[in-house]
Amino acid sequence: MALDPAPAEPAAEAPVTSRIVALVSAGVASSRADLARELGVAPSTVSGRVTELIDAGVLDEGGAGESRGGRRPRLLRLRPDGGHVLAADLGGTHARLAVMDLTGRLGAVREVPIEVADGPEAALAAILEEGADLAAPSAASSAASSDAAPGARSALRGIAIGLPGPVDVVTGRVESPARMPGWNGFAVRDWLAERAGVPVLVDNDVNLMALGEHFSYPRRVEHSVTVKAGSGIGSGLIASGRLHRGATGAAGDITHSRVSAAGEIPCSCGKLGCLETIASGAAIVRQLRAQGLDVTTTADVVRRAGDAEPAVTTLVREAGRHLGEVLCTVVNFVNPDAVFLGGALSTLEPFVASVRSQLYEGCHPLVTKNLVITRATTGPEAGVIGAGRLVVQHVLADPGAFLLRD
Amino acid sequence: MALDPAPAEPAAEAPVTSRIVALVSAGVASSRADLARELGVAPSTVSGRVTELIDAGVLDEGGAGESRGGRRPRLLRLRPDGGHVLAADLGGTHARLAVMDLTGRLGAVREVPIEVADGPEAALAAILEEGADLAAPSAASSAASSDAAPGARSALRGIAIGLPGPVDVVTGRVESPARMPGWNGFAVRDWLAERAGVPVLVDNDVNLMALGEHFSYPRRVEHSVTVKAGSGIGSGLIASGRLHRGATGAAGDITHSRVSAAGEIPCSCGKLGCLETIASGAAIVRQLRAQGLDVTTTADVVRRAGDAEPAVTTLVREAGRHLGEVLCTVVNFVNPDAVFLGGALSTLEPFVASVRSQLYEGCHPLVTKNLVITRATTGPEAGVIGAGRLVVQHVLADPGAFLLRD
DNA sequence: CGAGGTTCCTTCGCGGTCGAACAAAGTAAG
DNA sequence: CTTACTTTGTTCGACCGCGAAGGAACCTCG
Repeated sequence: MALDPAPAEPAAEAPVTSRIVALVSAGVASSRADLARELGVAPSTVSGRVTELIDAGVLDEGGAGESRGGRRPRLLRLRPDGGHVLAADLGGTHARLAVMDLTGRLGAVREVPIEVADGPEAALAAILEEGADLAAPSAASSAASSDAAPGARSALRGIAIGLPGPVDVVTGRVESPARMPGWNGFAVRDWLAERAGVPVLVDNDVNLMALGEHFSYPRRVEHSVTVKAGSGIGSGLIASGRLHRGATGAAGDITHSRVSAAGEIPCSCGKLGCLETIASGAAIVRQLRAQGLDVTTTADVVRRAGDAEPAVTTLVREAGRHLGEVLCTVVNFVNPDAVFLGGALSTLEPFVASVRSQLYEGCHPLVTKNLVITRATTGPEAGVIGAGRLVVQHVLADPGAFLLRD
Repeated sequence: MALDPAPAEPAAEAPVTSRIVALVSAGVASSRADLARELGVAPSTVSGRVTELIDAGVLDEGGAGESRGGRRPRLLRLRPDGGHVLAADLGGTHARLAVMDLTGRLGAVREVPIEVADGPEAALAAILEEGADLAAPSAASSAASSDAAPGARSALRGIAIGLPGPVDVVTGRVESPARMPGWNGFAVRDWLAERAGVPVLVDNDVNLMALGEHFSYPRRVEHSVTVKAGSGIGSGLIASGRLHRGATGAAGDITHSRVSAAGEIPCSCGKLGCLETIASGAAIVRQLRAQGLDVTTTADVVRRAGDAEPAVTTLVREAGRHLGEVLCTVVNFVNPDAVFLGGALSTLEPFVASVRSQLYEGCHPLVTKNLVITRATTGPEAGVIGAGRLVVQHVLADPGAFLLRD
């Protein structure tokens, strides 16, 4: 009887050491007492971990803070010379790159044209090169008032990369991706780790976005569904604060769900009537071209919908409706706290509105009662933010390893 | 930066002590070494807990087992004089009751006619009464060769009850159920606990069935979707071994998903085109009556489909197809290891076949590759088995309390 | 300018789990 | 029958988290 029902509140937590660093870097907590309160952990525990982190050179003790009626706290901060990580969100025809410092603040962001279809080596090499360039003028270029020594070139600590296809996170390989010719079975993580000499995390792009959104949202979220609607459509589920990858790592597939109003367009998966064939950015492009309009990319669609071209807007609305239809089933089944809408199409208000409308109409009231339906709060950077934070946490998880490379 | 992604393998575990008892009672493990292997826990830990449990009188050491090429194991077993629990699975017009001993073995089972519509007091009182009667001729009546002292009336240790509607498991109350007039807000748990004087667990019937199926399945299952297709249609999700209840406890709703071939029949939820209106047992009854056939309950449908009446079988097949259609979206999204089909309709092979066929056709190959689609392995007892095991585990969770009542 | 209260942080002992080493009890093979 | 190997179970030291107690630093009020 291996029965194991959810106990009252186990709340699978990350190691305390890592969470301490996270809170300090986020500025949420600045003293040991703060941390104890925030983490709901014994003061003694915090004390121990913090001394450890200071010894390891991760944290720093900077002066005393304001008294709150008693002894003044000894302020903690992340050592400013900590370095940075590189986060990459790879799309079909371009990659978004970002530098993030260990406090989780986003530095320079850059979008570079990269053809996934050119194969992994070309794409990954470009990412490494552009990434190095991006970090070159010191990571403090954007965060102006950072008290890092100006001009001091900070060290690369890790890389996270999101890919638009199924990823085996254990091996760090790509697995039979639909739109990534030449990538099948390629060991992305090892390839990068070998060249960069730092820890590398590889995951599906939507998973990273989902993590970023889930934990960036100001209110506490237990379960969330994140949809990325761009050229393709993907989604990610976070249940009980844990990313749900499914049995074969293929969870979150909504793009091949049958949708009632589907046409006869065959999908890449071999079926007819998939959501992807009428609601994706690519599908909208195709439909518009059939109408004689000159559009070639999803970006074109977004731009012209932004200009309120009727034909474009209509299709965008319809795409939202179709997505909403599928989401109804998913949301009814999962009953999440929040639905986050990301990707290029989600920057369009008509699109978001249609999805919302469909959900409110098609879901059970008990499900929509407290449901948050919102566009990705971190905007187009959702992907790199999720990726960056993930790898920052990974890097900081082991303070020992942190010091070794200094 | 409260980022908290699923680390390698944290797997929110129940307390070791409780899991030891669970494994021993299930017969999965019978020696300390077995337990250590099964739990993935240090031998020293097992050793400590086991001595504790033996001291507390929960476990017993009985003789030596067969050698596997080395020292012979000292067999462990649950003390046979432990008592029993009462498990109830309440349907719309009947309840299935069962007695289960603390080893998780099912004893006497009985189905009694109970009208949910008569309100909670009447139904629950009937369950208590019939339950007492069921346990009266000693719980060993069915498990013939049990070495419990014959005739020794064993003590009631707990009650678990599954209800066909939304349940707030924290308060033990029913919440705005669709088909349970008079039950809204009724404190089922407290009402029963007060009268029976033992711990009571209340949950949704499908949730209990899902737990039972998930952990009864011979192979290891991480994520599973369980569907109960009877007069109504419900489902439950178990992700990472934890029952997913959703934000408002309404997770698992697939009955109000829109299905493409839906007619104009209004659903109880106020919408048109819900799965429930064409694929539930009630819907099949309605359709058959419209054809002039004399059927009134889902049981009639099952019987006549079993007799291979063409008109009935056709509708059953179609119901399976519609359910399969909705399940495609769910299964694609969740990517479970297994789909368990329970409820009266799932006893019909044509029904199961249609669901299977739809899933294999409509789901992504990566998802169906290793997917198990099977009818509830525990048959019509799935509900009471899940309920029973849940409360057994609850009772055994605290060995101290166990002894106190002896 | 003490006295008492408040806030911050550390020290110390406790409990649970782990890992390694070891003792106990078998089997198998020469 | 002896030796080697396998499996089982316990003992011991270590780590990590908790909680209680207490010392340190600071505020406020008489």
